[in-house]
Amino acid sequence: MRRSTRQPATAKPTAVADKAAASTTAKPRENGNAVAPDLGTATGEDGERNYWLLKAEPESRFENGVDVRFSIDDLAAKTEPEPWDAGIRAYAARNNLRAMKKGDLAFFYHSNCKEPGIVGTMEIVQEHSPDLSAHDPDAPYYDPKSKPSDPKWSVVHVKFRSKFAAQIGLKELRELGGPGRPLENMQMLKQSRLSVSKVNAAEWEYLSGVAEARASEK
DNA sequence: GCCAACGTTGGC
DNA sequence: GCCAACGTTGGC
Repeated sequence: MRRSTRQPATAKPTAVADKAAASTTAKPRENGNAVAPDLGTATGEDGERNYWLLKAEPESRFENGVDVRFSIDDLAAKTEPEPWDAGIRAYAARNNLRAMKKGDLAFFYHSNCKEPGIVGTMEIVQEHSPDLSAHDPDAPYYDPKSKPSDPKWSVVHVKFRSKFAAQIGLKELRELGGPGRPLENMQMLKQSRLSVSKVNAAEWEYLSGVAEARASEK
């Protein structure tokens, strides 16, 4: 996935709002997500919380003349809710974005880099709104097919929550994803090209435990 | 920089 | 609406 910091943090949902939003958000929440562990702050009105995994590239790469590099440290330095993501241009990823609720938590994954892996966590602080950067010819992920009257793409706003003492690398994730293992059904391992994927509550808790254990080893 | 996997597009 | 061709992702 790609992201850009170019979209102003002040971007707001407009009255136009995503037309498909109603249908995507109307779908039932994941049944697999039982009671959320007490790991965050606000939860949605229904008391449930969903979990996600979002990819960004921590190393420089130019898209339409713009460096799309964005790491967990870049997010940690932000003082305002950060729009994520000006670069999601695949429907499966977008639909996951649109299903996110305020208070949901997400892993931050470093992709397309020397040491890919999960490096920390963030919280969804504002639900989806149209990705207006898609209409900007100078934006890294300009999409001439998206019309301002009917925006195709979406962003959510996130805030930094934590950076792991040591990342959980892709190699380890794959080992944990073997038959009968804790991450056997993890979406990011099954659909490795998806830049926004679902994480179920058991996977979230398991990986949070791995991250904690890693911190105490240090 | 190679290329496998897989999502998207467009001809029919 | 099938599916071959094409484009992109992202690990290596």
